[in-house]
Amino acid sequence: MITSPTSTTSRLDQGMAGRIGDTLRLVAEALPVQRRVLHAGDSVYQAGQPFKSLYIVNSGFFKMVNSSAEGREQLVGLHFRGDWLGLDGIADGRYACDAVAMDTGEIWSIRYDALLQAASQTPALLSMLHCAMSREIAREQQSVLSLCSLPAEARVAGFLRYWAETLADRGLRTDQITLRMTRAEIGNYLGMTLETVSRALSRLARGDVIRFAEKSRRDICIPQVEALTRFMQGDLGTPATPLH
Amino acid sequence: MITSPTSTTSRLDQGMAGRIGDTLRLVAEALPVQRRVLHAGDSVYQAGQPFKSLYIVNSGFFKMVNSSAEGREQLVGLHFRGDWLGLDGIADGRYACDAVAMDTGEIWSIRYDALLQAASQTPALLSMLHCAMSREIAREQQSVLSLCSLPAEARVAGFLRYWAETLADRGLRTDQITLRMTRAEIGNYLGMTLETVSRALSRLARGDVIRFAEKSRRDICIPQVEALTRFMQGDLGTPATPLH
DNA sequence: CGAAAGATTGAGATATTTCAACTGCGGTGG
DNA sequence: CCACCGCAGTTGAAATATCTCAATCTTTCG
Repeated sequence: MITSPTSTTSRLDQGMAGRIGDTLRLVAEALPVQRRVLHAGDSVYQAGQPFKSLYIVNSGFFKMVNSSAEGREQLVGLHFRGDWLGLDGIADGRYACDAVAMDTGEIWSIRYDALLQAASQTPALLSMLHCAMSREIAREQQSVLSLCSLPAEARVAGFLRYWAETLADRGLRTDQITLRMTRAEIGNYLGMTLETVSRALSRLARGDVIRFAEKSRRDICIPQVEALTRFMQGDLGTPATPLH
Repeated sequence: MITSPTSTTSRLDQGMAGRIGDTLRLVAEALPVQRRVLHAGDSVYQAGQPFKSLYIVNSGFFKMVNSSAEGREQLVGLHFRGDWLGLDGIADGRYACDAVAMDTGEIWSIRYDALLQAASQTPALLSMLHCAMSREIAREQQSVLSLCSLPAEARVAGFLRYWAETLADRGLRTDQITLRMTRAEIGNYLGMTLETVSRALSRLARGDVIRFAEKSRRDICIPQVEALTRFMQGDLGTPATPLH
């Protein structure tokens, strides 16, 4: 996933891809980093464990699963190369979610106390941490917006766009993406059933907004990302109450 | 709202109420703080404005409104005494939402650069900032969980419980709460229509989980918070797809 | 007091879920 | 090698939660 070279994305995206690379480089040279390779299903940490370290995704991708007391499992976030994990654990000293690998990948772990100490020498480290947290907050706000105000099909379109943007940010090609998630996982993340996800994808394909690859209906071709955006708006949804 | 003395809440809550007071005190003495009084409808800052400062709620309460490009307005967060605002602006240098007062209240503003500088002298400041961001992330994860996995009525119950806990954390009484929001605002926040909110509240009242005050149906009496929790579970909802 | 905004409630419309049948695919073991 | 099983996905039809629309009532405020 991370091995692919830069591609059809515009030169502007280099900024983002560059930032991610710089982050990893800076962390690696300013701090003692412990690297660990995980396989699909392995967990980086589990909800409730005492918080000591933050983690950075070097490769692969990861899901954050919040298991409520009553046993329901909710996928509350996805994380890719350059993303930080475990930020939700700082506040009360325990991680709030399970972080689980969805594919083979490498995780770097950094002790939080070591990070703070190093940050006093290298302010850029602190800056990066704050940006990561801030981005996470803004991203989750987007999730809430989408969950509250878009009908199911538009949420699926938004999800695909999000995935494509994520790849673009990392300098990867976005015209052909491979969702490494089952329909059930996508549905769980988007607050709908797997059947609804399936139907939404089928309709997007019928409308030629996306196309399925020959084999494996997890490979999705997105000729133009703007088509997804247009679709989300065209599906003019106002299910949530307008504010005034 | 903030003036009420400690009350029926247990001694354990003092920790949280104390933390909030300590936070405000520490910030005030370690930093140049600019105080501003706002009235209902006034905005602390608006989406898109260049990020320079963070804000702390000293009194009153505030909503974060994310206005999507297409003009839909979504309430993505509520903030009370001791909460930090503007954290979503750090990452890309602009605030992502409007922050709007829902009542008369006082906001403290702190320049981000000044905060970072002061933090190098006073590590506790940094700690507080990180806790605030981490708490915000964890809180939003809860929102997503609730939106995805609970039916409407349970979300309303969860909302009331959240509000009660927020008051408890601040050392205020929780048996009698005043929602300073219209049904439309609550519905917008919870991803449902105002009618559904109204019906849910009516049913909660009919089931004696809550009680309305004599006048003003915004004053709600919550005899026991656990009843809300029990109700949320009893309303055993699994609308979102189970993960496996 | 009267107007405007907020809230409640009912009944029909609709999006999404649920349940069920069917397909394709990959592995596994006889 | 093939039969078989289980998992992922698709699709249809019925069930249901929520929304929409509309009427009515209450509260607030100038």
